[in-house]
Amino acid sequence: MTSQGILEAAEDVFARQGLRARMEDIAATAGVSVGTLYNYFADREQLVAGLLTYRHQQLCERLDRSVSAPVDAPFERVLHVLVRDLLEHFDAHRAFFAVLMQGEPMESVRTRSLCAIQTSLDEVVDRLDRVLARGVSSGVLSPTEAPLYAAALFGMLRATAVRTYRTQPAAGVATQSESLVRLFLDGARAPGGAPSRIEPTPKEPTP
Amino acid sequence: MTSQGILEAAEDVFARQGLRARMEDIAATAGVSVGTLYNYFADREQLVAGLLTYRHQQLCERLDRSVSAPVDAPFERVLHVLVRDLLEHFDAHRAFFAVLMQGEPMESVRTRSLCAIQTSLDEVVDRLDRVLARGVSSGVLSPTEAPLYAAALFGMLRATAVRTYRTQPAAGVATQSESLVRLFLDGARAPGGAPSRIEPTPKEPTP
Amino acid sequence: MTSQGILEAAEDVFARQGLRARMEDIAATAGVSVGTLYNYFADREQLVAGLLTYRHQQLCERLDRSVSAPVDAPFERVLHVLVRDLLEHFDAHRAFFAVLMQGEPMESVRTRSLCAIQTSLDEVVDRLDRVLARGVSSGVLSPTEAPLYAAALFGMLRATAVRTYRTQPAAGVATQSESLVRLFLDGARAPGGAPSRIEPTPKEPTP
Amino acid sequence: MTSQGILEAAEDVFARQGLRARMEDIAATAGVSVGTLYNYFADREQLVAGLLTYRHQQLCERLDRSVSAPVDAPFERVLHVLVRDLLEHFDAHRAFFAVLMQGEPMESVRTRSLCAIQTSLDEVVDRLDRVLARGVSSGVLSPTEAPLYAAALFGMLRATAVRTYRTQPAAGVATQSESLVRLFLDGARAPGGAPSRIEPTPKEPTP
DNA sequence: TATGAATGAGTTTTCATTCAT
DNA sequence: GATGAATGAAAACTCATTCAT
Repeated sequence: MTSQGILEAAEDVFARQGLRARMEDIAATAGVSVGTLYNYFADREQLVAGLLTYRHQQLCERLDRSVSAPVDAPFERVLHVLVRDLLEHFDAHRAFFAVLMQGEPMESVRTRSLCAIQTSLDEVVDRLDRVLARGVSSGVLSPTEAPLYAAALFGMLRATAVRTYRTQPAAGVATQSESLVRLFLDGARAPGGAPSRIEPTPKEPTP
Repeated sequence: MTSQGILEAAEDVFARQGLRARMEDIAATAGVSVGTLYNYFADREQLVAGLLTYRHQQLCERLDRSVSAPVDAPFERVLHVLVRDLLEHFDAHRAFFAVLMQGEPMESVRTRSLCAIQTSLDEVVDRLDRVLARGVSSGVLSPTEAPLYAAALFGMLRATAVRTYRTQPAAGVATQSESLVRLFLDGARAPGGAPSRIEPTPKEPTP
Repeated sequence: MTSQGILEAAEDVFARQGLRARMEDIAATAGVSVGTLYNYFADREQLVAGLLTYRHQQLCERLDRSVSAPVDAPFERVLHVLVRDLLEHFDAHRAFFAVLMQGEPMESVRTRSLCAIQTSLDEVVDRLDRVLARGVSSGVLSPTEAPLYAAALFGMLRATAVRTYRTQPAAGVATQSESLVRLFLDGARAPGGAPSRIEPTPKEPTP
Repeated sequence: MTSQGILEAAEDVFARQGLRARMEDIAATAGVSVGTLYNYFADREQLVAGLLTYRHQQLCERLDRSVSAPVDAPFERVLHVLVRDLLEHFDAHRAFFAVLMQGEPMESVRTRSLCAIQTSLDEVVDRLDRVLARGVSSGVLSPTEAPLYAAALFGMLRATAVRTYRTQPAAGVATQSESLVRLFLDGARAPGGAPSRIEPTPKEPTP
């Protein structure tokens, strides 16, 4: 469908030129005329919003599939799959992902459509949150810092993905997935979960 | 100095309207005329770059002071201070920070000045990296995933700061600092460092 | 015939949106596709011209029928019928009539087709003129201001119709017809025609 | 002031090209750049509205001055002056007046500003109405058709002015003023006012 | 014959930048 | 230095018209 072709082209151009890319460039990339752009999207605002929604739905559908499939799968397995889904999505849309992930301010009228970005991010973090809550209730994760888990894990994934994108464009997603989950889990894991702990938190003398 | 007043105004406007904000709006917020803007900055490009440099220097100076002050301080203490510095800086410039942190694409001609953002982020991550390297060489941190540490920790801080900014605007920085360092350390800490580990990494059967 | 359906739709849309209405809106109102519009009218210009011609012919045929029917009818009766014809036509096409009556400028290239409007108006005024000339030659009307009569009467009818359209949408046409003819006749009537005059025109001392 | 210069230019261009004239043409005629147009008027809509308001105020101020000046002047004199004011205003803005007078439909969003036209016309007719009411209360005008007077007189003036504009561009306003007032007055004049009447209205047998 | 998606020239609108005061 | 009206190149957007189906 042309509408989808336009969105793919838009992502490509936005990724290369930023969200200010000219409508004409998007049209050219999509292989259509400017007029056609406006047949599908009322204005630039709608086009951006359309792209965000499109990508966001793809990701959420994928995450939901991964999470719900084996309902009784062990928490760690689900987490691994989820993280790989995220990293692979980031990887597939590396360049545009930078924009999607940016968390631009939304107060402004002209960037009103960018609220969609926050909503999108929030929904993804919420999905993480739901899975991590399972981990807490199943006793695998310590309940102590539970509210931080989702955002922190998401931040780790995102930052690592961005950095990798710039430093070693060809890095494998699977490897990273392993490392990041380990990094996260071994910190969040409950004392009695599996590994035993001695000195839980270093006392930092705040002045 | 007017120059600084302009930069502060620019941050304010950018935070509210995004980097596309009009020069006139910046001038109005700074309480000067557009002409004055151009007396201090050759063009919009220079103004943006000036702001980034300004904020970036403030942060780096602070980080450097924290890191270098007690040269022989124990690694964990230095890390704690560094993390608090970062969170406090994020907090002070919450809104604009979103833009600074965004990692917009830089290939574009018109966003050439935005390269400064990446450079800025990279320098901060590099400082984290240097401190964390100390942790590795002093035996506190496991060398296994060492290359990931800086980016992952930075990602955790950033994501948590953004989320907190939106969900609980009045949250204390100190508390978070504590939690995040613990979350990071207990995962990254070397097996023999302090807590002992049993099952290092779950084998995930990739299909 | 579709052609006529299109013209009726066009009148409707022009009446609501002005002559700048989009072809697509006309097509939608007519219940056909834009393509079909172009099967019947070479371009927008022809469509507008077609509508004007259509309505104008209807009016002129009606006027001619009224005027010529009883060739030897007394002048006043003919005038009454004529006026009622006009008011009823105005009434039937109230909204579009505003556009038809507007007398838009015609010098412009893009409004070339609007010349048709003036031509149309002129033809109607000419018909009035011919009937009023009969009144003059038959001695019922004073020859003094004869050249003004047609335009002035037409102006009275038009203005009153428009105003009534806005102020009392349900007003009866017949009543108005009576009143306007009386207002016109008693002023234009020759001194010896019927009512006698004393002070013909007040001397106004121009500075 | 530039703002006024723009309005004068706009009137000129609108008169020649219609309300769809390109902003660039208006700018060129005003001797400024397009940008300057937008410094004074937010968009085309505002420019049109601004011009209408501007001209309308000029006319109303003039009419008010004429009407109120000699408070106890005889009705007929006041009427004469008023009519001459109107015809002279029409004459001064002959071409654009066609647009001002047109009474375009106002339902449409895009012509929303044109409501101003109707308001403008209404205010002028209202002023006529107030003066004519004086004529009725002073016994000079017959009360019978009083509600029609203002609109009818205005219609006469307008139609005659337009027609004269096209047929004899150089016609004198003063002469017409005389004729039209006589045409109107001798019809509207009260039976006892001055001239006596015999046959008031011919009975027209409606079918 | 009807359709309606695609077209792109034509306009409107924006806004960084200049410069006379 | 500061000012802010003027500028005009660049971009956004519109819509009459075409033409393959």
